[in-house]
Amino acid sequence: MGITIRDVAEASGVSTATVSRALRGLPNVDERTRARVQRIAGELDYVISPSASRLASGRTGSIAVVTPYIARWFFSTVLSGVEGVLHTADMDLLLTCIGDHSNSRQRSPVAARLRRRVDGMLIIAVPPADPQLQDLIALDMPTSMIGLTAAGVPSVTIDDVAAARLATQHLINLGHTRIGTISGSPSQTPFTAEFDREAGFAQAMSEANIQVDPMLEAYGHFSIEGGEAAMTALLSQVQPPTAVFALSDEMAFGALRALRAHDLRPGKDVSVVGVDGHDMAEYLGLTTVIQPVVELGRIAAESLLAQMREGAAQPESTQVATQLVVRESTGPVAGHRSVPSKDAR
Amino acid sequence: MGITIRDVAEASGVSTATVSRALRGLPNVDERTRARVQRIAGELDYVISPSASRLASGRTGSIAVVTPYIARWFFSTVLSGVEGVLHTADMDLLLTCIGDHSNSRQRSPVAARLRRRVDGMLIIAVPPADPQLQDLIALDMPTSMIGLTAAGVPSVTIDDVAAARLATQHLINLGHTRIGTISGSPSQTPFTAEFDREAGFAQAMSEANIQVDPMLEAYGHFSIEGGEAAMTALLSQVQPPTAVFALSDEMAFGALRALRAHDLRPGKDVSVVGVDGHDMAEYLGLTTVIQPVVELGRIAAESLLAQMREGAAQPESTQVATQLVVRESTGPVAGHRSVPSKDAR
DNA sequence: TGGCGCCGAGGAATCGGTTCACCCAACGGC
DNA sequence: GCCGTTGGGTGAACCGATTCCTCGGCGCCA
Repeated sequence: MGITIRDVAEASGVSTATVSRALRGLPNVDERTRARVQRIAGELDYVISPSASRLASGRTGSIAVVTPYIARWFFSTVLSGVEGVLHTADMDLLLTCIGDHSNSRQRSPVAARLRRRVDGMLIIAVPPADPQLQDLIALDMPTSMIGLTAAGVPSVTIDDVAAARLATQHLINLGHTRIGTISGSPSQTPFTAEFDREAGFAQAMSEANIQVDPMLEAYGHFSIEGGEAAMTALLSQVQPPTAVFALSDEMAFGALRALRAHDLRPGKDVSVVGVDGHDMAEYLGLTTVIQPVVELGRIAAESLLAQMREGAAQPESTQVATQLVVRESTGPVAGHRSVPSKDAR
Repeated sequence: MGITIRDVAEASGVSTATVSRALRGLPNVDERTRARVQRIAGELDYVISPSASRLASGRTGSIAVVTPYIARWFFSTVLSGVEGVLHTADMDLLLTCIGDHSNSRQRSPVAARLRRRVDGMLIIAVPPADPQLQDLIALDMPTSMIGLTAAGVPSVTIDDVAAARLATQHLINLGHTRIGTISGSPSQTPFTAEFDREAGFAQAMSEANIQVDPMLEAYGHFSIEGGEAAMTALLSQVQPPTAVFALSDEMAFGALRALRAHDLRPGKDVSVVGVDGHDMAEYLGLTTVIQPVVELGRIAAESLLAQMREGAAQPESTQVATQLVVRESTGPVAGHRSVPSKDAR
């Protein structure tokens, strides 16, 4: 039904081989011939058949993006960065959501679906313990990971340890010593970020010689509701914290709501700091450590494309800088003269 | 390099034709033969080559999702619904972002990229005036639209007129008569929803015999900041509104912030109602008309798949019900006895 | 018993590019 | 004037399925 390369070849009086080379910009074609072929292909409204091209060349021209969530802020934002790069590079973007969070029906294993179907993979923040992750890595194709690291696989991340230290030190500089944390969950399969942020918190505390009170640790399951419940629990302590470090902005949002419910003023009665740089953080006046999320996706996509070009080159990983943004949700502990200079860096 | 259907055929002592039929569950294969072929294919770790299959069959097994934004709440949420269905149906999901909002570099026209590449399209809320939309429709392949209608193309939408009426009537029932609106922008290319929501507002007002004051119309460009600016402008009027209908939740969020900045209490001093059912609306206590966004995506995807199965069947469009959810951001106008029964429907 | 229909299966022609191996003519150097 | 090189180009063998057509054999009905 469609126009084929043979039609173009006949119409331009050359062989299909020449048409193929002419249209793809390969050398060994006279520029006049190339121009003619291009013109005729345009006139005929010829569109190359991707299937045929893929079959013959062995390249698919597509990249799979594997992610545990689509609608969550971090993931969709990374995805938009990825899409921009792949679109510009004329690569197809195959979106695949991994994970059991789906419908009752068991999802088909993602790795099997990807074989022979894409030239490379971008994996966004899949929990390292996810059994599917091993299968994906075992596919052994060009891969780049975002917010997740694995031996031998290039990745783009922020320094979560440093980010958490930044946030914690900010609270410490404000004079807080009874600092609570809202982390994910002790049981659930965690993201890499979770480990590192906890570690960063612990580091900052120990550097400041502040004892971490295990009573001040609560679990927010990385959701707003979870964060709210965790904060509520912390407030019910005999000696509640004067400041709270939430491992994610969304949990921090929940914490803020819990404060409002208890008629406590964020930044005055209790300080709250998050990590992420969520869209709504500015709106809610949340002090947080921001990361360039779109950029994360962009860099990872570029790195993947480079990797595919160079062949088996350097599995180079990138760490992107973060930045503390101070807003109204944090303030000096009652009776403390703050030392803002130490944050300004 | 890989295992081909021929290897499987030889190993099982049948022809490639039989292997093909056996593996795809087609009839005319003895069940014992089928079992043997399946077993051997498994042992050989055989994976069908999609390119070859597509070339031979003419079907690509993939669906393009075309959207103007990826990271925005509505779009990513629809997308997640779509993904679930397509994943279950074993279809590849090709994600394509349309639109000039991208990098400086001009994006390649989307329609051209899709030809011969997918079996169907899902188009999410592209502004009807977008020039690319015509090209997409001209591709004349199975298509289903979400939050957008076009002649002859099946679509899934909410009744935006009704939704806006619902929101407006709620304010009217609470006794408000000086009701402001925050809509998109008079100049920019609008979404379909924008027209309809404005119309719904006007209907509700005229039914209640309330004069619409053109001074109480402000533009929020469908963003939080825009909504905030719009609300600020409304508050600076000589006689400010006692209630405001925002055409989207995000603009309503901005409005709430403007109220806080002016030390006005939402639901007490000024009522604010939105439309959308944004994730954060509950968190912020925003009264709004919610729509089942994931469901929108799911239905559209199912409808597209059905359309592709049945061939050129009925271009059937669906309208999904919405629901008013009353929260703290709306309340009776000062000195009014509310009539809540009229909302309960 | 002859014939019809159906089931299971095989042969081979596609599908539409890509690319390897080769070829020819022109050109430049010695 | 001869030979080697190079730029432009051709022919045809793939790539790996799908599917149409054909065919033998078996059961069933008349």
